[in-house]
Amino acid sequence: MWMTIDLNSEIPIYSQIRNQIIEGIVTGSVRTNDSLPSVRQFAADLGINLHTVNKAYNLLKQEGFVQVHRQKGAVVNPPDSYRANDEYYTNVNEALRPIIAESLCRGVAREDFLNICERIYEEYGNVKEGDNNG
Amino acid sequence: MWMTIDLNSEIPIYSQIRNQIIEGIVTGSVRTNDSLPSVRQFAADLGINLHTVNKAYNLLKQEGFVQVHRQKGAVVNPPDSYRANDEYYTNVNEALRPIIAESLCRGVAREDFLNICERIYEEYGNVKEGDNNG
DNA sequence: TATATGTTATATATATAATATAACAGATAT
DNA sequence: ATATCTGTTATATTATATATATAACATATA
Repeated sequence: MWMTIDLNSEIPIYSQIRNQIIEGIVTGSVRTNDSLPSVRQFAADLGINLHTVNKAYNLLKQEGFVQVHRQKGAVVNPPDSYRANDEYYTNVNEALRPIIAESLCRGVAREDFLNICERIYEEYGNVKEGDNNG
Repeated sequence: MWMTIDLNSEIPIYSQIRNQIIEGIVTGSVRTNDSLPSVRQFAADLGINLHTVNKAYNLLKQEGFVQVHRQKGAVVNPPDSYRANDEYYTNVNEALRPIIAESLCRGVAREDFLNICERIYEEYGNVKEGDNNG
């Protein structure tokens, strides 16, 4: 299984799991209708508690990325289930504002900042809209 | 005093203070050599504890934005004291990666994302590098 | 000398994060 | 039928982060 957990990170373990599953959807290693490992199996593989995995799965469920069935486990939804909406755009803005303010404060030119973003976009393979999985 | 604190936010109060002071440097309402309010005065104004303000000030100190004198309080450093360095660029990348991955996953096109960033940059007044204060 | 500053030290309360066990309910394979 | 695997729920415990409450200390200044 891909996925590496940093126990010393300030990012909670369940957030690390969530983020890496979303990364998996982007890069194509996780596809629509894929079943994620069971909470017990995944927890054992990572050497952590099943409740931590469960928390990550329920977060992904709440955000529309997966559906949790009692028997099939967590199944990845089709892209239409988690398309960006107004709420998400609001969240992105609120997340970016302090980052950009600090960059501006530290003398990072607009062009440089946009280049950083573009580099990350390319790192994820220049996936086209609606073409990231399915 | 500008600065509004949202006690119900999931963002810690000391982070809100830190972020808004950095915003103040960007917009020009806080300038080099300005003294920030004393921890007791600021805490009283905001209706919070002085230790919460002190934590924000020490964070800003650790990040190079201010110098804390025993008597003068927290004084804003000149821009050269907090210019972006390699460590900061690493931090920005780590902060942006999960945001961009999720945007990509949710079908936000690269152009749209960059437009959001540009809009925020313009919101802060298109300050030129090295010209944001001083 | 009084006052204001940041600093340090305790103590407490609350919330979050993570773990540890245990049991429950439902589907599936043997 | 029975064993096994699923997510789920329930309790309890530990550790850490956040925020507050008091108090005292050291130092510069009016």
